[in-house]
Parts: sequence; C-alpha cells; structure tokens
Amino acid sequence: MDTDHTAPGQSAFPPPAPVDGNVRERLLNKAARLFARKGYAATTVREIVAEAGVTKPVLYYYFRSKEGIYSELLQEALKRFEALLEEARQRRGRAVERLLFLTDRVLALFLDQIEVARLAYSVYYGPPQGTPDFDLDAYHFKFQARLTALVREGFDNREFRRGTVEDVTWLVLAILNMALELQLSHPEKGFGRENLRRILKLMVAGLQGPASAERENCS
Amino acid sequence: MDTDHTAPGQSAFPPPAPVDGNVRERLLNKAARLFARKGYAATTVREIVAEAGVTKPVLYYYFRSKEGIYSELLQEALKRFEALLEEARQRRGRAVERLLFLTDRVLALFLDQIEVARLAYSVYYGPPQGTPDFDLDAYHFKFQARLTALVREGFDNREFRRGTVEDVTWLVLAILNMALELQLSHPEKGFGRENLRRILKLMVAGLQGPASAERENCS
DNA sequence: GTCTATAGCTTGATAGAC
DNA sequence: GTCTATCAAGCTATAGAC
Repeated sequence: MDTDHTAPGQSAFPPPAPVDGNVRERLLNKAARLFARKGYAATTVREIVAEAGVTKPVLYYYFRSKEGIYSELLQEALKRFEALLEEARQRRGRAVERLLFLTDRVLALFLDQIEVARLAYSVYYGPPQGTPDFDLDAYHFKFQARLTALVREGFDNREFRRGTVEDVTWLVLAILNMALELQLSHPEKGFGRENLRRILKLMVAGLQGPASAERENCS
Repeated sequence: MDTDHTAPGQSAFPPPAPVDGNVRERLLNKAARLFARKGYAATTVREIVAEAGVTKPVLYYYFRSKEGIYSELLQEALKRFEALLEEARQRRGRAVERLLFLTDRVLALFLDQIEVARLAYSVYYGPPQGTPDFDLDAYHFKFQARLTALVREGFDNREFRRGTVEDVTWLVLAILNMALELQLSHPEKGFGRENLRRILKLMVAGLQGPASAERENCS
C-alpha cells in the first residue's frame, strides 16, 4: 500500500517491486477490497492484478478463475469461523463466561476479516451478481445452535432464571448482530468488543432475576 | 392524482384490462418486487411495464424515468416512516408502553412494505447500482434519537433502573433490528410482532432491577 | 419511428517463452 | 512463477434497411 507501483508492462526495467506479503495474500486482500467496494460482478480481474502489482496469469496460477479467488476468500473465512465454533464447544467454564467468549471472538474474527464480511453482506442482501453460492444460512444456523446449547447450559446451571432458552438465544444473537453491523456501516461509532461485552453483561444481569419464563400481560 | 388515465397511445379501444388496483399502484408494486429480486440495475423498464400489463409510455407518464419510480418508492416509504415517528412523539403514556408501541409499528410498517425494505437493504449493503442516493443513515439516526428520548424518559420515571440510556437504547435497537432482518431473510421462522413484543418485555423486565448502571467485573 | 446487423471494445481465460 | 501476446464470448453503440 505504501510502496511505489510503477505501472507494469511496456518497459524491460525491474518489475513493480515485491511489495509486502507474498503474492497470493496480496491478491486475496486486493480482491476482497474490490469485491466489497464495487461488487463481485463489477470488479474485473484486470483491476485485481493491477492493484496487486502482478499480471493476470499470476492470478490464474494461484486460483483457477475469478470465481476461484472469490470462493477462496469465503471458504477461508468460513473455515476460521468453524474453527472458532469448535474451540468454543470444547471450552469449559460457566455458560455465561463461555457465551461472552464466543461472541467476543466472533466479533474479533469479523473485524479481522472486515472486507470479506462486507463482501458476504453484499452478496447476501444485494442483487444476484453471478457469484458461486455459499450456504451462508447454514453457518448461521450452526452458530445459533451453539448459542442455544450454551444458553441451555446457563438455564441448567441457574445462571439464567428469566425467559426461555429460545428467547435468550434471540437476545444474544440480536446484540451480537448489531455489533457486527455497526462495525460494517458505522465503524466510526467505535462500537467495539468492550461495548459488546458490557451490553451483554447488562442483559445477562437482567436475566438472573427470581422467576423463570414469566409473561406479564400489562396493557 | 386519482383520476383515470386511460393508457395513451396506439388504439382507441379499451386498454388490456384494468387488472386490480389503479395503474400507478400496480407499477409501483411490480417495480418494487423486481428491483428487490433482481437489483435496480438489472431490472429493465420493459420488465416492469410488462408485469404491470401496461406499455412503456404509461410508466414515463406517471414517473419521469426509471430513477423516478425508484425515488417514488423510497420516498413514499420514508414518508410513512417519518409520520410514524411523529405519531410516536405525540403519544402519551409510560415510556415502556410507548417504546413497545413504536417498535411494534415500525415492524408492522416494515412488513407492509417488505419489498421496498428488501430493496433498501439491497441498496444499502449491496454494490453500487447507479441508484439515486437516499441518506438512509439520516433516518436511522432520527429513529435512534427518538428511541433515546423514550429510554431517557424511562430512566426519569424509574421504569428503567439498570444500565445507561445509551446501552438500553442499543438493546432495544438490537432486538428490533433482528426482528426486521429475520422477516427479510427468514420469514418462514415467523418471528412476528408477538415475538418482538415478548422479547422486548423480557429485556425490559430485566432492566427494572435495583441498582442503576452497575459494572460487575466477574472474570 | 422501429428493427437489425455489425463494428469495436471489454471481459474472463489461456498458450508458450523464459 | 511470472511474463507477453492473444483468444473467444459478450456487451454497447450505431449505421443503415425497412
């Protein structure tokens, strides 16, 4: 990003200069950024390789196609997400602590791959762009199932005493979801990991009251 | 605005058949549906008029252009949203009741204009599609300000006793936001107005505890 | 006015030298 | 592993027939 990019081609002079990380990583980063900003369809292979300071065959060498580099981006992110789920599954401790751990790590992963996250949102909510399709919902369900299991533990341990397993899961999901989307759309608001933790704990504190699953019928 | 507009042009015979509502509404509905499903850019004026059972000049008569019909769609929805905010502002009663009212009505409006909502999401998160831009964030801020005012009232009335005005606002926003997005992406889950109300009340009940704004530092 | 054929550009993708 | 050079398919714009 901070090195010179002498336009490739034309001359027999030393090539653009080996910028930073290895070529493969650079291509992935630039592709993620462009896909997220302009959309998959509107991004050309030429732009990607130009930004990465390489030529086209290099991209086709590492990834088999434009779809290939897109798939690699999503697969890598989803793989890291699944690894996180597994890590959370094996962790021991009180349910609330494990919930805070999982949500915090999900937000951290999201931040670390913010460009891929933006791309995923764009594909999920945006118009069809001719992308290979990933079943993003499936991952969402896996995550939700993990949350539900943790919340159920919380009720079993009497860490939660109000509401139902399902409703508390919704609450956790809602708060995390908002944290993620605020990072996407308004990162300047600085709704980071500390805020997420604080608000989750505020909610959790409220669920430790006396009764379980009550329904007031006021008005 | 509501006088009959027998489709101009070609023949003096009765037009194709006035299907259901008036032509203008039909064009808006079909356009919303197409824009939401295929994206604004990928939708052609031809498709819109074909689905509406009219000819091209009819569309250009009611709206000045493709951009015109898009703007009309968003402006109408945003106008209804603003009217809702104003209605909520004038309403009297306890803060919690007013919060439940506002969020319920927002969800109802969202459901009533689900295609426009889908379109807005697609434009907000999706790639640039050459649409006239609306400052959707501005409406979000207006809404958030209204929520904040209500929450502050809630604290003044001692209806809320835990957390801060800001954090409780985030909580309400998170829950509503999830309800909206579930309707968009997984309407089959049936997360409707009753669920929203129940979960909000669960959260509110938790905020009526003893202390205000505490910060436990467990683990 | 409307349709159609086509020139010219851009795209994703590849061959073969080094 | 990376380059130059080039391909075939698809798109846009438009000239020219009707």
